[in-house]
Amino acid sequence: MPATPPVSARERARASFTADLLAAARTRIAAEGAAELSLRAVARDLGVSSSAVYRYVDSRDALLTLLIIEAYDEVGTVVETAAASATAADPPADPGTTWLAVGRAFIGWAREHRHSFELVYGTPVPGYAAPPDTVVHATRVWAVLGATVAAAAQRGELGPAALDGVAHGLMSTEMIDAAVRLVGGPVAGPAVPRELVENLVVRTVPLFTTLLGATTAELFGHLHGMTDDHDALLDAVLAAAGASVGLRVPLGGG
Amino acid sequence: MPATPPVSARERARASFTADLLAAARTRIAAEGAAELSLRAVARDLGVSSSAVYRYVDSRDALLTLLIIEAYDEVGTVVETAAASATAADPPADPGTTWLAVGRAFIGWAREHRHSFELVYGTPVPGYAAPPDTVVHATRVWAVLGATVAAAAQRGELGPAALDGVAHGLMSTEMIDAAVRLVGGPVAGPAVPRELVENLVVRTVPLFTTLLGATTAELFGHLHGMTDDHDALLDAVLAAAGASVGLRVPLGGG
DNA sequence: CTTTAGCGAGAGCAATGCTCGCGCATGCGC
DNA sequence: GCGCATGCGCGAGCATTGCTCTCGCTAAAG
Repeated sequence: MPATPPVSARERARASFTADLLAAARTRIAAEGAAELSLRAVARDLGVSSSAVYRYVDSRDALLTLLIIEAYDEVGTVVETAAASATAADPPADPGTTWLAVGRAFIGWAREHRHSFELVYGTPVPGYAAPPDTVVHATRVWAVLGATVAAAAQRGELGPAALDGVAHGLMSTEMIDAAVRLVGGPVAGPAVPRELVENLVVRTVPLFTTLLGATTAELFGHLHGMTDDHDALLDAVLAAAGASVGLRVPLGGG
Repeated sequence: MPATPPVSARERARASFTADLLAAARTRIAAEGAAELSLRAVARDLGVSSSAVYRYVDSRDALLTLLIIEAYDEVGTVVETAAASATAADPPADPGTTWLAVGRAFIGWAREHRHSFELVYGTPVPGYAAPPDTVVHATRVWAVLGATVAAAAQRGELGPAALDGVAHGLMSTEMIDAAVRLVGGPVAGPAVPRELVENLVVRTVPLFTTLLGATTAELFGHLHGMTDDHDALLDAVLAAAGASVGLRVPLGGG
């Protein structure tokens, strides 16, 4: 049930081939990493000449960009699902537990899709700056983290944080606007004070950088030889970060 | 005053050329990034043929490894200096302030030497795992962080942390041994209980992952458009991390 | 039915990492 | 002081990459 009738046969063929192309590239990246991705190689995998690929994608970097967007959406879905099933549990998880679940899910995704993680959160590929089309997809993880902090605030469970003193006037107005839109949701409930929203936004930053830093350290070997139980160590890092922004993260005894 | 007499002229020439080679590679990396480093290009810069370079270095990756070690030592020196001048100030900085200074120095180094940061903390280059020769140099940053936490403990200024409950039995014995050696120092003072040392080691982990995550986020554009004052936001992240492991970080009115 | 637009293939260009064989010169052992 | 061996630099060459261009063919559009 396509929105527009089966369009032309050509367009269908084109879409189909593009999908195959992306799939092949994804496979090669999973096997060898983004830096090794060779357009000629995926062309060979597909049984077409290398020049034919250029009918469907502008350049190697453009192909990478497509895959970056895919990866952002993938991890976005993973953390959204983790957060959703935490809050949908019976009894619903408190925000601290949700944060822990989200963090574990993020790290788990990165472990399973190392090269996708590298693609989006690792060293940017040589020449290009992240195209603007990617930022929308990148925000999904941020949104989940922000929602968790906001939920804690709403339940009155948010403790004080070391950053409270400097949070005011820190974020750009655009950022706060975006956050207000998220918190307010589609319905216009009682207005949430901007200062509170800003404070919540600032609190999500350490959560994000912790996710990024912990996962990078884990995957890139900076924790090598330090422990036999990486999961437990990462849990400790997550717990510390959660506590630092006022979440109560239950560790150990469960 | 060489330790061994001027050795042979050949050896001196070899050492000299190797130094030139590294310098040229360093320059090119600073200009274009590690991924773009071309052996042929540095050969051209040096006015020799590309094949001549292979007399001095096994491969492109081996050259990268040499530069990785240099970069580790560079950042190690930077953070050591920052910590030293903080504690040497009058009055000496408390551990929380030292941590802030160390964090700022780390981020500052990364900003000034973006490509060096990418080299050591970014996505590992394609095929190879970090050669064991690099780990010794990598520990210097860890040592500074650990010493800061240890100093706070010694002064009785270390607050409780969310990870206290799970810290025991977390780290490998080798890791704790290494830390004991560091804390004990060259002289054999009163024995520090291993459990305390382990707790201190676990506390340095969030500090390191915060450094890594905050710097990665900053340099790789994940904080884009969120604030106009990146320094202040990063300070907030550092403060949160410090507080989460029991350091008192004075921010704002400081 | 004719024209036009899309598409695939192959050759080709400028690079890359790395190997190999050739000569030259330097320095060590005799 | 001399001769051989070793170190060294060079150029050619191979396989690979991203990307461009031209040539036909085929299928859609008018």
